[in-house]
Amino acid sequence: MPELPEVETIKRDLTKMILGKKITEVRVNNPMVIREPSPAAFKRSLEGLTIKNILRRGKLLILELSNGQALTIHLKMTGQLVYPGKAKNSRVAFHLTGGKVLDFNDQRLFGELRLISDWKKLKFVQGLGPEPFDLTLADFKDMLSKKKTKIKPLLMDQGFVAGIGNLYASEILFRAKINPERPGQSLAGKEKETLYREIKEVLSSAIKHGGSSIDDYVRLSGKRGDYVRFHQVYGREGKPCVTCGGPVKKITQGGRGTYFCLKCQR
DNA sequence: AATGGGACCTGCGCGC
DNA sequence: TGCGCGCAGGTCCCAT
Repeated sequence: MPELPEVETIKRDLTKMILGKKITEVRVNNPMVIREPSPAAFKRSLEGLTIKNILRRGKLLILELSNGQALTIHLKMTGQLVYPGKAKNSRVAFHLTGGKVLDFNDQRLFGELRLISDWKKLKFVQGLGPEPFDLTLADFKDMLSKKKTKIKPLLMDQGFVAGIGNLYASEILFRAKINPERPGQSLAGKEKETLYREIKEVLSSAIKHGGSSIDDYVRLSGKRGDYVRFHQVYGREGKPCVTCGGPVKKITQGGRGTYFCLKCQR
């Protein structure tokens, strides 16, 4: 579910709502989502710690704690954080000072919670490419020139650039008017510049609107993200292209659905 | 290096 | 109404 804009939205909501609070109790309702340490040690170690800092790297949320450790949360496809939560149907419930509960919900159980001493040493983090907002145009051009991979799966490759997923990859390429099947290195200088601009534009606009709620994603408050109304191609197979009126096409790339306009994206 | 497939899970909507 | 299939904002692992 959540890509960079959704995770960033949750990060900002969390910062407002729970930064500085103490975790008074942890209830593990489904131990499957706890990857390390053991669910019992996870619970025991977390109780009593205070949330000192809240960060995001790619699609990963990081809560730095008063003992120097970090709680990392990857929402994968259907993970949600809700505060104040209901502590019902949640996979893990974090009780905080003040009596309210932060719920980690996750229908498909792909989500991953970890309590670790140094989040920067996580294999997943080590493999991440640059944050889109830290990326310079010169570096981006250079990175593209080395890649034969099709541009859409390339944008989704977390080792290339961190944070872009299936939905925003389609939206970004539509706005940049680039065909998703083009090899990365085939883009002209001008196209690379446009793509670079649209990555930042689409992601920042999506953050501004609280992300995209399609099925599961909700903000910390439980409210829906509002960016769906700005979507131009994602999920619009067969519907008219907002630019030319032709039908939006859907193809499969790397097992994921790609939406685009054959006429507008070259 | 690039690409394709399957795996991890649950639940929804669709066609029959 | 019920069943089977395909599909879903992610990532990892293995094969070619």
